[in-house]
Amino acid sequence: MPKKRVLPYIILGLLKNNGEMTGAEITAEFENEIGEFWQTTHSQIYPELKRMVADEWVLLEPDAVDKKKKWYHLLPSGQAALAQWLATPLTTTTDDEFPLRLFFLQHRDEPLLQSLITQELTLHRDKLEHLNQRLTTLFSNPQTQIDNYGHHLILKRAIERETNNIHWLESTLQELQA
Amino acid sequence: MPKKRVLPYIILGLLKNNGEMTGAEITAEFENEIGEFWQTTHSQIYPELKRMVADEWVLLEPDAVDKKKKWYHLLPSGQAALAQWLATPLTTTTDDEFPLRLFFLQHRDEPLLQSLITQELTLHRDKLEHLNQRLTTLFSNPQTQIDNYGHHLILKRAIERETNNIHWLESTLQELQA
DNA sequence: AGATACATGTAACCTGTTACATGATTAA
DNA sequence: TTAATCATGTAACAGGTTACATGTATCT
Repeated sequence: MPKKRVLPYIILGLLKNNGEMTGAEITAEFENEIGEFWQTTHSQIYPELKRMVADEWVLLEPDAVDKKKKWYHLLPSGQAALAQWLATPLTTTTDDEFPLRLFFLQHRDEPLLQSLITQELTLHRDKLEHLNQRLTTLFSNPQTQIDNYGHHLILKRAIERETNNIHWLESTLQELQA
Repeated sequence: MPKKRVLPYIILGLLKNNGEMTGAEITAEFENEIGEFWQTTHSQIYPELKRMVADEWVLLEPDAVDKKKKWYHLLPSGQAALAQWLATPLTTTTDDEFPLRLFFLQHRDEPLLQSLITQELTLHRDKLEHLNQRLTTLFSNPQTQIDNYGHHLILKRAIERETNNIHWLESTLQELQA
């Protein structure tokens, strides 16, 4: 699966939330909040910021007193890019984008919130169905379960995980609509 | 996090389970069983097999009739390498190795099975504790929950996921010891 | 003034993906 | 006997990690 670039959007999201930030501040975020579901280092962030300046997604403004600091501000086209990313439909191959996107939806009344969860719900329902199908395909014969004990375990685990996931998404969605 | 190389061990595991295989057969496995939790293509597999031949982990034997087919057999040092990999302690940074290793433990009475699950259990208990700590650190103030709705959601989700995971691991372990 | 830490930047490397390419076998 | 497919192999590329490097500010 071709890993989609999300780093620029994370940076955009951070800038939106915080107004203005330096590269070091952005880097620090990946050791705190965001670090839970996405990792990177300054070696990626600085070149990325450079690109984003070139694309006019962000504005660079040197610090007035500290010559080594550089402040980055969100520009309108950057804001637009972020909005577009958040509105892009989720696909199975972008599993780990879900928590990231949620992270940048700060308020309960964000219109995208409900649609995001609905999309994720569909994906996981499909996955669960697929897993159940594999279970019957591979392990309807009880002897196979014994001869491939580990494999059977993982499959059962995956099914339970998806079930739990779906349950949570459903109740969250319900709570959201209340 | 530096991604650990696991492809050679997957290949070793496949060869152990199936006796002898061609590169194409190995490739095919990544579209079926193994594809559920690990992806790759022939472009990685063929060079890897070459390396493994050089390391004397596997033996190459051309097909007697079909000149384009090449059969690979497990050699003792390959078997040893596989055993060593399976015995290596799990770490937090090797999350997705757990299902892979389970996959190659074919029988309920594999001595490594119980220790593997115990290790995974410890890791997830630690993670759950960490997540709970973050929850209190970040969201003890109710207003923060409202101002960072998405973030709060993910964190709650992660906690539920880990709780479910731990529960499954515990009951599996119990079933195993019965 | 010298040492340490801060903020930024770049280079080398490693892994995995996509695309390209070739000889052997099978099908039309 | 040409076309399509199979089995293997390599090259080009993209992403991210580690390591290296430089100027600035702070601390003692």
